[in-house]
Amino acid sequence: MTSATVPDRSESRRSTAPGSGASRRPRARKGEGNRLREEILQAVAELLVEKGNKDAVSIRAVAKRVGVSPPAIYLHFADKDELFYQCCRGGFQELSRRLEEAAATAGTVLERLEQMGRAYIDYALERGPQYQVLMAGGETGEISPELLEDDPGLRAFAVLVDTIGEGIEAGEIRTDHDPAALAVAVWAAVHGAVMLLLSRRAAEEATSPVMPDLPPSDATVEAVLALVRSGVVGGS
Amino acid sequence: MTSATVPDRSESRRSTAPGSGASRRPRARKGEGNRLREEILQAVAELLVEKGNKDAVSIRAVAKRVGVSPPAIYLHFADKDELFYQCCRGGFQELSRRLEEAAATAGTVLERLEQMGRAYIDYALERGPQYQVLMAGGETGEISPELLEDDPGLRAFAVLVDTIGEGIEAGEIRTDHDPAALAVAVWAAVHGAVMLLLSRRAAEEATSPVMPDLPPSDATVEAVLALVRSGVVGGS
DNA sequence: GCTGACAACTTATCAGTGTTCACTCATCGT
DNA sequence: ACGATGAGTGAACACTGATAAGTTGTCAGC
Repeated sequence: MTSATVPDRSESRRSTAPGSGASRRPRARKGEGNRLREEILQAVAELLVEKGNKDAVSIRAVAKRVGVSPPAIYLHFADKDELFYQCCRGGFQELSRRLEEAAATAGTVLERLEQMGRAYIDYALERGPQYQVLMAGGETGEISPELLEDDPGLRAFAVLVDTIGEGIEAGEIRTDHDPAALAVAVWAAVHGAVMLLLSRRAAEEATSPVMPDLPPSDATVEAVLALVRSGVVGGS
Repeated sequence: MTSATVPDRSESRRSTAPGSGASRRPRARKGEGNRLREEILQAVAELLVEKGNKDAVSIRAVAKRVGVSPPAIYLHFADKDELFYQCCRGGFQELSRRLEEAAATAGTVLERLEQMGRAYIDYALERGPQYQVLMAGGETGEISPELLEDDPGLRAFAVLVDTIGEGIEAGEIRTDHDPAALAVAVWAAVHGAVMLLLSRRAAEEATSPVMPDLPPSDATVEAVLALVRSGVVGGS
């Protein structure tokens, strides 16, 4: 091959992917190798939303959308796990920001906690697939430690612990549990709600009546927040 | 491969799996085809525990362990999803049983709820990978509806809703939320705790310090149960 | 303008995956 | 003894993530 192909830039290099994918992307200039990196992350984010599942997004599909060959991706990311982690991590800095913002509002500690809970749930439901990738169990364990060192999720968790500690000092929150343990409990409740709601959404999109008799999302969210609110106060 | 190896029939009746796997399983008698089905499910359960992750267990590995060729599995299960679902579903009937048992003990509704919560968490942590497979988001949505109709998880959820309704009638539980919504909230809290603890365990097994400053599992479990206990009572 | 070095890729390929089709073989009722 | 049938096998397909080696465009220095 490459036999008689005159390097006619103007039109011989038409769509490498006729159907849907992008045509061949022009090569980056010498210092601008990192631009491809950003385009890859963008494509991953799009495909993740479209397919809804990390495993349904192949490296090849990403490469095709960007208009590049699959190995080019490995010039910027060590493997698929790191690629997806980086993609979702970027989005999660926004969540961390929103949580810190909610934690810094005026009002009682309980009110601030509720704001944080709402912000968390809203954001996680908004970016469902990304959220699931970042929280996806053991797979996160494969990421190199220095990447996780400044994980936005951990920063956000620290804010939660601090807020709860503040509430304990202010006498708004029960004192029979460690602030960190209470923070994990709160996180677990909110996280669990998000996971269940995302599961349900996925099931509905598959037109399969998996969870038949559940209340609507809003009622679930309100119930979880009410549970947390009363739960952190204690004094049954 | 493609090394043009002569198919040496002369001693071809050697063990197909020399290293670790089982050797070739003797063929079942004519009416006993279902015995293979049970052996497959057993092998899947074992491999799931060993590998810790559904995606790390291949059909070929299952077949090798059973001592059978990969296509034989498709005589008993439609695809990989159904195979794993059936495997985990079997284990989950035990959970459902334990929950119903806990719901039927003597004591106040709150005490019974706590027993149920403990039984749920214990069981989920005991069979971590199975639990995750069954709860694994959108993938469950691909299972045929009639399978899910008598999902043990749904039966268990109904028990939870009933118990909470009972508590509302007895005046032990807050009345400002729907019993089903409250049940989802309780479920979410416990489910979230399990997921976080399983994530942490997986991270530790990978010798990667993912979640550095978290309290130990016991404290987390107690905090979540306390949160739920106070949370369902309400009256902050 | 030329040239060599190097960044930015591509082509070809590997090993492994879920899954299917066509086929064999042992067992059973007759 | 024999044909039907249940219980499986072998080879192959269309994918996947990943790698090694080659190519090509671009830039600095002469």
